[in-house]
Amino acid sequence: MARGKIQMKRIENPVHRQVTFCKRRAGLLKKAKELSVLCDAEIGVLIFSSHEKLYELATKGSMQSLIERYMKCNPPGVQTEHPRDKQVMDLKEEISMLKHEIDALQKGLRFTSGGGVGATTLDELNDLEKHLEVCVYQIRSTKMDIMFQEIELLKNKEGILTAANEHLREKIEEQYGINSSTPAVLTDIQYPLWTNTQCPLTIQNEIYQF
Amino acid sequence: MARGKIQMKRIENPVHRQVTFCKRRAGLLKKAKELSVLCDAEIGVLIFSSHEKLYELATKGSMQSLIERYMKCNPPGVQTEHPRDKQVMDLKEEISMLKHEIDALQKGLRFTSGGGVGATTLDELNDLEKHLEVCVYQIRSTKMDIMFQEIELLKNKEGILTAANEHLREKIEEQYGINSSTPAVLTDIQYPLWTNTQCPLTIQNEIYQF
DNA sequence: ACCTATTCATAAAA
DNA sequence: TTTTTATGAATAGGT
Repeated sequence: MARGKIQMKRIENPVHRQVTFCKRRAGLLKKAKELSVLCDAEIGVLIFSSHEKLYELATKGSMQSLIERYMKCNPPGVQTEHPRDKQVMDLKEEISMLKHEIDALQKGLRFTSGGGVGATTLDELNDLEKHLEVCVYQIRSTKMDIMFQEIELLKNKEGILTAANEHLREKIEEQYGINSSTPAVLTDIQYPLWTNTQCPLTIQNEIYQF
Repeated sequence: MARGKIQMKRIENPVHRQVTFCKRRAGLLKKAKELSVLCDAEIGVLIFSSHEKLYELATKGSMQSLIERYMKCNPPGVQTEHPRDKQVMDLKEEISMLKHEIDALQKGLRFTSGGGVGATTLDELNDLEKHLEVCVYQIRSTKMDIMFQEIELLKNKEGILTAANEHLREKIEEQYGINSSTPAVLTDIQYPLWTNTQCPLTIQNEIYQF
């Protein structure tokens, strides 16, 4: 807001981000206090920094009491009539199974895309980056293969249709020849045929833009 | 704050108070959203007006999950006596998150481990490509964070070494001054010192290329 | 809800 | 972090 406005997206420079976080956090908490005092409102603010650090503010009473009050106001939805204990047990069992499944999957993924959580050193990150770039390359290659196959298919179809058209055209001309009446008019008609240098190549050019 | 500042105490005129409440509440929530976006923080705001009406904001995830996270960070110990409803809600939410995680993992596995064998349609490949590019982007961001930290460390070391070198050089000059013999030769020696505008800045420039 | 004169918040730099 | 300074934002009081 000062000395040039900034884009509303994550600040990439970590130093700038940290400085901005400090300042704006202070500003936000100040504003919250002011609103509470001026308008006699009860306000709670929870802030988890990107480094998982917690900052909080509760005007009037504690954060605990505020949260309790929030829970009361919030209609938690219709899920009332049940032997609760059994329901809870079922849910916990489901969670256990899901966690097990995640473990299995993570073993397979350990080396591919850990979302950056697993790797912490520069070398590990570099390896990961290279691997992913290779994957992207392979994907693009596969995409190109698929599109080439489609093009070949289309070319074949085109050939067949061209031949069919040619055949039909000859038939028509033959008809007019037999009737011995002004055949020249029809032979000048432009049939909607592609030559081999038109549409398919246009598609190919688009592919090469990757 | 405009047209005369106001006292930081409850606004007695109820009309003024209501107007101010609306305006400042909007301002506060906007600021919270901005801080969350700019600094990648998870933020929750709870506002109870003086008439018990609830206004809330949760950037990223739900207020429920935020409160849960808060409970974990806050070790006030006894938080066991939940109304079952909340417990069930929590479990369901956890299940939802786990399922989501499994989805993500399965996608990652299909896309990366099979060398492109798993995905067969163009759309799948495009999705995969985008996903991997996001991963690479995140990795580069993390790399930058790490390198910035290293640079700060090196800068500190540099400062210390520069000071030490300076000190030693002066000592040497002093020595030659006392011995009153051809001191000029030694003072012309080039010591291997970096100035603040050399090596470190070169590294920084490379980082900014991401 | 919309207008401005002011005060406030804050981005960049130190 | 904190301070400083130049600017963009928020908003108090009116309409």
